[in-house]
Amino acid sequence: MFKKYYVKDAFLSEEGSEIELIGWVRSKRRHGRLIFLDLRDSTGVIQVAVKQGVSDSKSFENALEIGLESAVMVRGIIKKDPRAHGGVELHCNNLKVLGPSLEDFPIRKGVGLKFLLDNRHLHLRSPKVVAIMKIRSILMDIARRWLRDNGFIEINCPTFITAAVEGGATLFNVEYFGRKAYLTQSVQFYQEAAIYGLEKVYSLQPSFRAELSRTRRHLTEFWHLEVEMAYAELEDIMKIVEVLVYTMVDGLSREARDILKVLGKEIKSEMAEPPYPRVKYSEALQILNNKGVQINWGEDFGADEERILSKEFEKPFFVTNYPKEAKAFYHMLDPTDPSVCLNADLLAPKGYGEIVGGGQRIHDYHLLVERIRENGLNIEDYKWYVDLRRYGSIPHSGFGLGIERMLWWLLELPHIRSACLFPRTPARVYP
RNA sequence: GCCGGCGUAGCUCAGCCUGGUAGAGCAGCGGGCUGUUAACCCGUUGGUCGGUGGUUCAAAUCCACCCGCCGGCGCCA
Repeated sequence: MFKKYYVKDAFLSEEGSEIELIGWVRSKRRHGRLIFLDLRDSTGVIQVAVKQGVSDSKSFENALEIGLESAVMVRGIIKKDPRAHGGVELHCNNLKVLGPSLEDFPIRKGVGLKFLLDNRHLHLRSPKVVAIMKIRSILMDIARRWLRDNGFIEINCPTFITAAVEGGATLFNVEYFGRKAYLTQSVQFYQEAAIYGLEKVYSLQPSFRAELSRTRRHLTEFWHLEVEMAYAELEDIMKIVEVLVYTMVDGLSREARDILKVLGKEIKSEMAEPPYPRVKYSEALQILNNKGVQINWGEDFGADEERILSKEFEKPFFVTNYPKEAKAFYHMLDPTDPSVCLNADLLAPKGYGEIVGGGQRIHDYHLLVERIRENGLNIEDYKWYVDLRRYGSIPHSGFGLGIERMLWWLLELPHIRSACLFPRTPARVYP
């Protein structure tokens, strides 16, 4: 069974030409001896008119009996008709049922959120979900292309690990042949090892967080684009983030224009055009204090603070130089002010919050050991990581970007799980 | 983990405050319709009211505990 025409081809066909489409019946409207079918495939939806007397009697009977989401093959004539959505419809001569729906299709207009998530395996047929997944694919492709074109090597790192990156208790425990293992929450440490062979690396793979975060911007499993670069200092990595994020947004604005229409969205490259505003933690604190927010130096910004801050900007913006107490042990300290890190978070505007986190890493052996101790962590847990600083250690920097966070922001999705085919949240591991 | 909301027909919800043993729309089923777009019109089926215990002559309704889901916080991408 070779599929010669897709729905999108049908819209481009000459009026009067005969074509054969294969797809699924999205909806059906009966008018006695006239039946309208909306035929869906991966490229779009077209109205099919099945008229008694025009199509053969067996085909009309088939159209009468099939349930929604049945797979059918329809042969007919392309007609322009302003009454059909898109201005084109297929006048059916012959309709064959390839795979009938055995029961009524559960997804209908008006069903609720929980029902859709419980039936995600069926819901993903909807044109909107399809559009988001196509955009997601393009977004990842653009990022990979840019990184490859700029000399970065894609590496794949393990998912099973033995020690936390952050030192927190946010990892999923896994039984590993009688030993304790965890699911990775970042491949950063492995990338830091890899730069000594490959210098510029990136990974695009899932990260796992065992936090019971019940918010519209958290997943327990998300796709993490991580980049690590030898010799790079904070300034260098911020430039990379700026160009990469802009490239991704600009690429979508051009490559996904038609698909975005399905969602009623438009992405303009100007919304992410560099340079991005840069705010030091202490400056951000000043802005917040001026707005009447009670927050002391040293405290991390909460979601409320981030939201207030992000309303000050139209474009993504960096917040840098956090107090070392608010960040993980591996962050390089600012030589001009050792109370703060050489770190940079990129926050999306309009309250969408953090989409990138990164900065310069400690490359000095003694300083790293000291920082691990200061954080009350066990040096044994970070043995091989510390070992990297023993042999030809050099300054290096990196960052992580949340793919779903970025889609959530760019598509203004109501919840980050809409950016996933099968989202994983604290309450959901099925389907 | 903390705070708030919700759980009633296959689906979406009303009823709960003010206790008297359950209702609408959609879907389904039967019939009609040659221009619909969530088609429409007529008829019709469908429920251990999340669970357990308590108060009461009587509980979907009041009380307690538990479970599930949704959102906010903390945490982060």
